[in-house]
Amino acid sequence: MGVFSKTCEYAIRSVFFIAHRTTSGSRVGIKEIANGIDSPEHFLAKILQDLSRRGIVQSVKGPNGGFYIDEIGLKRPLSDVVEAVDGKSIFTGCGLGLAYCSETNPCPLHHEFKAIRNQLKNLLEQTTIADFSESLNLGITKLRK
Amino acid sequence: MGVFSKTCEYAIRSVFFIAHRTTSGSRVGIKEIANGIDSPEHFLAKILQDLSRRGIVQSVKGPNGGFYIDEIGLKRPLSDVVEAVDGKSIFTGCGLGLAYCSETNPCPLHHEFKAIRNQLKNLLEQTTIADFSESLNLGITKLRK
DNA sequence: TTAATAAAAGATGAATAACTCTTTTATTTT
DNA sequence: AAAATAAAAGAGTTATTCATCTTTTATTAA
Repeated sequence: MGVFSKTCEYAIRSVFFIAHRTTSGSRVGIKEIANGIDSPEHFLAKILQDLSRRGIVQSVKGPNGGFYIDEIGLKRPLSDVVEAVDGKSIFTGCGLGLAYCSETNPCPLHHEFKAIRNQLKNLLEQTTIADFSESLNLGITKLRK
Repeated sequence: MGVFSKTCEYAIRSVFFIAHRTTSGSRVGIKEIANGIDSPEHFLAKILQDLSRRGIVQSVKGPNGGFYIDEIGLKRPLSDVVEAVDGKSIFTGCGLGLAYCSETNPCPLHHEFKAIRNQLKNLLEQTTIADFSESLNLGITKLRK
């Protein structure tokens, strides 16, 4: 079991891929994205439809159509993508699944978990999609299996 | 989606509960545990059967029977419980679900994730079941909703 | 304005995780 | 030895996540 759901993993990978592949005006098709990040095509289509509805990515139909990310989108933190797919419980939920765990009624792992979760939160909030796209341009990191 | 699976959450909570409720020689029944940690009884029974087979907890059948944790078990790190249920991929797997992500072929989040995951690993490896049981004795932390 | 392209939308299917119920086996007490 | 107790084991069911397939709608180019 990963930190993110499978759906969210595909979402993040596809967003990185789109940001990396498209420059102003250009778009990339679902087939190419699915192949590029090694994900099931039709499943990814569903995910991108959703991200499109939420304004995280943009799309146009028809010939030369496909997905791209606008200027505003590139400056968005990665946390926006994660929240859109998995919700924000990942940043706030109790590590032991206790609904009423809180500062005043903490579970045995509350304080320790809080520190770790905050680190994850900061990482995802402080790094934009564009930041990662740059590191991909440098060839340091890869997206495919 | 939490850090741990639901199964693992119940496992951790039940282990804390058993450690807290039992002193040398005494045992606690499945009904009482399920009620104490707010979990489905029969589902928890399955989980504890498994933990028992793996030696994480001990059990005896019949009247005055139930579950307990022996001296060795109390000194076990919490990571043993997590590993028994969710496996160790939680400590090592790629955050983006890439099978071949590694130090030499890192995904865009590899290094950042490594730091966070190591913190989680350290927390679970360095704290024993007994440690948590103590904090429960002090009434600082709670297990039920 | 017709044909081709590519995403959107809808419906369905498979796999896994979560949960329930019933029967069996071991242990203890009477 | 018999009855009661409590976990072990086995066989389901339900819900959720993951994935596929088909049809529709929007856009472009010939």
